[in-house]
Amino acid sequence: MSGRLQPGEQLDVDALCTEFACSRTPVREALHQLSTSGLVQVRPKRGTFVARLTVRELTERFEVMAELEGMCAALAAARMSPEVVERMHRHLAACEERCEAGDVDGYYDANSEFHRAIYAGSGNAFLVAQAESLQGMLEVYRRLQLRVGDRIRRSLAEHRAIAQAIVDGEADEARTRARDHVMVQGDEFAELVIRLQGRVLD
Amino acid sequence: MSGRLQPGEQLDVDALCTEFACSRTPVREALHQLSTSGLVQVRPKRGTFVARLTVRELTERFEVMAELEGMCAALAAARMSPEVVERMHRHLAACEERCEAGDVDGYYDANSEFHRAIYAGSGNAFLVAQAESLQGMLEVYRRLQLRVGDRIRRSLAEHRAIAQAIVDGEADEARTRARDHVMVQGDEFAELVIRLQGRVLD
DNA sequence: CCTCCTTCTGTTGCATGCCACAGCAACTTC
DNA sequence: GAAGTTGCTGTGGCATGCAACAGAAGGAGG
Repeated sequence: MSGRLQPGEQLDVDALCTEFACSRTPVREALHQLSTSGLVQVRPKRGTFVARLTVRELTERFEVMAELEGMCAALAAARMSPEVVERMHRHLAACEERCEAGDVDGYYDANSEFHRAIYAGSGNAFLVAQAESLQGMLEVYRRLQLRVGDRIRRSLAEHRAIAQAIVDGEADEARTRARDHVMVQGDEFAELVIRLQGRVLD
Repeated sequence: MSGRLQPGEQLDVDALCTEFACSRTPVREALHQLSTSGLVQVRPKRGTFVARLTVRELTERFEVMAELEGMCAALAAARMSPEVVERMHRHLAACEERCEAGDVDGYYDANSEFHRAIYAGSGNAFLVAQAESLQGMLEVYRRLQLRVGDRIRRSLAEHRAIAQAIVDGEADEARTRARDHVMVQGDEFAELVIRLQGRVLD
């Protein structure tokens, strides 16, 4: 999730045992859990690798993420509580500050917190868990995406619109804006990947 | 998932070791996986139990399930393929047949296949996996729900409407109908539970 | 230079034993 | 009879060894 390991990189079990000072059992278990959450991929009899998603897999996940975020935003608008609004506005302000400062990584962290505030606003603990799990899977890619052109500035504008819709209690509006906000990231990211590689992976 | 074990029942690790003729390690791992998929709950230092969801937890899951099914239906309508339509109609016919025969369990199985056809119709493999995983968690409850009043007959009518909207390529209509179809089950189920217990769990 | 076969190595899955810890119950004490 | 204490037991987490298996690499033969 921090990006320290490259997608596709193989994870050496013994090295991990040494690094975390434990035996193979807990490492094995951890890798298994990471594989169900999608952060690593196990290629049977070949080893465990940092997940490298194809453009298609990535797009599919962004499509679901967009829907979940849209749902969170809609529910947050409908069930809005003062605490949630305060938390959301606080992180939105942090986003604006980091954007002004041109601090991409800082922006992403603030952005993350803003999104999490909206998840929490849904009042649905299961939905929150699902959204955060998927978010963990996409974090590396969403972070990368911010470095393209003036994406940060547009991202911020979209955040303001989403927050406004939630505060206004406009559920449908909030849903649409949150959904589009994520889908744009997904689409633009796919384009970025294709341009970088000069070809479509899938 | 078959209902053989009662919700809340404790799972005896040693008994499972005997039943499946293996040692504690694979049993332990299996229970761990089941716990992440939500079918069992681990109460630390007290043991592993068949998941017993509170009304709130159940409602939350139905809320997400409704959204995912709505999304599947909308995508299926937009990306409709002849194979998907054929598969959907085939299972819809099976539903009608089982409904006529008054075969509740048979109806549920056909119903399940109908829903899975719609998941597949979304063309989004990740979404399909998510939907089927959540469906596995709710299956016991959805099955129970069919035994209430004339729920089967109304369920069938809703299926017809969903299928029609998909065939017509009406994405929004399909989404709304699929979503409502699931939410009704969730709401009615919650009511059922409350009536049965005479009180609200949470 | 290519192909097939053999060997080797790393991954996987599992068995088993150990230890720490928390829940539970029985027992003691007041 | 109530509250605190102590010991037991089951759970949970981990170390370690073993065996099966498949991929990979290297060598032999064409």
